[in-house]
Parts: sequence; C-alpha cells; structure tokens
Amino acid sequence: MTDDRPERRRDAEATRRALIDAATALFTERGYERTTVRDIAARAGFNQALLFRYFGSKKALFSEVVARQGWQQVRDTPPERLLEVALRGLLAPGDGPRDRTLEVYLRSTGTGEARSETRRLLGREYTSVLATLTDADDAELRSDLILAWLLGIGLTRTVIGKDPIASADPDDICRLMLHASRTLLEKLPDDGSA
Amino acid sequence: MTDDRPERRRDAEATRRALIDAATALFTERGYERTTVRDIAARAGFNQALLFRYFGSKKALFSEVVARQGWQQVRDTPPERLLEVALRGLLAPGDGPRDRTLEVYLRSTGTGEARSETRRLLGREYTSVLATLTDADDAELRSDLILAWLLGIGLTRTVIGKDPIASADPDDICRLMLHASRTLLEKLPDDGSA
DNA sequence: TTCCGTTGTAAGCGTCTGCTTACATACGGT
DNA sequence: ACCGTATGTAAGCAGACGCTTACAACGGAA
Repeated sequence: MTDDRPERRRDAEATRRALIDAATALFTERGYERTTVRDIAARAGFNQALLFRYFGSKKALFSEVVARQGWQQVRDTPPERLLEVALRGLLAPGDGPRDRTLEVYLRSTGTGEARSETRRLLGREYTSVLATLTDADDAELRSDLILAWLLGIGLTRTVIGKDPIASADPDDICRLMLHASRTLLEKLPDDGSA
Repeated sequence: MTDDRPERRRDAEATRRALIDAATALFTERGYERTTVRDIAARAGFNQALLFRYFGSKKALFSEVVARQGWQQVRDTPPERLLEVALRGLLAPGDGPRDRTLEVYLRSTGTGEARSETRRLLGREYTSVLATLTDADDAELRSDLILAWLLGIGLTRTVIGKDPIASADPDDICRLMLHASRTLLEKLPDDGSA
C-alpha cells in the first residue's frame, strides 16, 4: 500500500534501515559501550560484517543513529511546548515508535570524541530554544539547568529505574516539573547583584 | 605524624587503600565499563592480580568503592542543608579530597545487578531524607525529582562537559537550583485532586 | 638461622571485542 | 542464457578484557 515497488529479497536501503533501527533500540537500552556490533546485527537479522560495509565503524553507526533522530523534535516543536513534549517523550512507555533523541543523548555517556561532540551540539540546540522563553540575562544557564533536569529524570526513570520516579504517573511528574521550571524561567530569584 | 608505625615496604592495608583510591578516581572519571582492572592496578602502582586477591572481582571492588564513600554525606548532613551540600560537592573542582558519592552514582549506569541494587539503595537514602523537608503527600516523588536534578546537573557538568553549566560559577547554579527546588518542596502547585 | 605465612609479580587462559577477508548467492541489464 | 555488480555470509585476526595460576621475595616468630 505504502510501497509500490515489488518486494525484494535483497534491498540495501531496507537493510540499512533495519540496522539503524536495531542500533537505535540497543543504544538506548544499554548505552554505547554495552552494545556490541554482533548484538545489533543479530537483532536486525543480518551478519555483522554488513554493518561495517554500510557504516564503516561502530562509532560512525552511532553518529548516524543520533543524526537520524535528527533534531526533529527540537525543530518541529514551538519553544513554549518543547519542554513538555520532550519530557513526555522521555516518560512515555518504551514500545511505540517515538522520539528517542534525549534517551540516546543520556545513554551516550563516555569520553569518545565524535560522540561527545555530537552530544554537545544537540544539547546546545535544546538549550538555545528553551532560552527564548525567558529574558533573564542568564537565560542560557537557566535553560541548561532545565535540560539537565530532563536528563536526570530520564536517567532515573529509564536507566537506573529507581522509584518513585520510575513508576510515577507521567502526568504527576509533568505537573511538578513544569511548575518548578516555570518559576525558574519566569520569576527571577534575587541574584544579589545590580 | 599521623602514623606512628614504621613505614613498611609491604602493607596490605595501605595497598588495599591505594587500590580503592585508584578505583574511585577512575570509576568517577570514566565510569564502570570504561575502567579496566589493569588501569586501576597501574594507577595504584601494583599488579592487577592483587586486585583479585583483595576484592575477588571487579564488581566487588566497585561495591567497596560505593560502600566506602559510604552514605557519610547523607547521614552526617542535616536534611535542610543536604541539598546544598550535595550540590556543592558535585560542582566543586575535581582535585581535592571530597565526597564523590553522587559522581560514582551517576557514573555507574548500566544493567549490572549488584551495581544497580547499590545504586537504588543509595538513591532511596537521599530521597527519604529530602522528603522530610515537605509535607506534601507526594513528598517522595518531589524529592526524587530533586535528586534527579542533582544527577542531571552532575551529568551535564562532569560527564558531558557541556556549557554553560560546565563552566558556570557554582554560586550561580546553587542560587537558581535551590530557589526552584524550594518552590517545588514548599509551595504546592495545584494538583487537580481533592 | 630457619621457617612459613603474607604480600607481591609474571605469564597466560579463555572469551569477547571491533573489524577484515574470502567467498557465495541474488539481481538486473544485455 | 550469460555476466558483472550488488548484497549477503562464514571464518578468522589482533587486541583487550576479567580472572587464574605458578612462583618469587619479604618479614616476623621460633
């Protein structure tokens, strides 16, 4: 229906996609280090040698995964809705197809060069959008603190799996977190300077 | 001065301590997966086989590291000061001897069984102490959100190294974060229920 | 001095890792 | 039908990993 081409038993495009999908799932589940190229290929249903033909290296594949998630969320969402959308994406149950950018982001801890660069760029994107919501002169720091909060919540719920955050109702978390964030962005605490 | 015993060229206690110190430093710097037993032994100045004689396994050593940091901070600090103390510990420059509990905590991401159990227990300790600061009926969730924020800030500053948090003045971060936390703990947003 | 348990090291085992090579099979154009 | 290329696999390499084993040297007690 959605594809008019005849089904091919060998299809480079489909294989590439399958590998990226498998890699995305595993990287978000286990993080970069604990995911092996053999795991990825096995989940995609192919030989791991293909992974190197298509992507060259494990690191390059990781970059493709991050790039493919592709800043879509941060670019397609109006700034004033971004925080809630990102938070709800992070809290949603893990099965459906959804934006996993922040999960990949927080799973990609490590000191790898290319990886940390990608991470920094993506974070900058979120921070600068959130910064438009306040006119404080330390707007960037404030919005960075909020991004950090998002990461911390995701870390606690998804990676560590610690209660009560892990099993809390997304609505409750949203209500509390968004409320506190709004006070941070809108109402300026006394900053002790002129 | 502080040790009246004669200096011994062979001292099991001192060796143990050296190994734990080296392990603490490396685990907090690189995380669990990226730290090898050979790295640890080399930094301590010993053969890696000793590590297994004293601790049995890499995982057991990690548990000793966490245990030795030892919940001291969370138990020795009065609840109303805990948040600031923990945050400042997380933000302080990396050289001096200081409490690294939260750093180890956030570095120990992964799915290892013993590790994740230790992590959960430590987190519970922090959460329940912070929960005494509010009388909301979802006190635990609120304080867990604050612990998550601590982790997120530490992650951004220490692990990811992303500006502006990475290079911000600790005082500024403290002022903003503590202010927002107080509103979360003290002033209850409308929770839409009876 | 002899002796033996403690404290240390060198070497290596088995396994897993990212990655490569050599080869098989399917496909599309002629 | 034929053939060259695109797509796929099986096997294996070199190195790193956690961990073990066999053995050397120290140091206190006899």
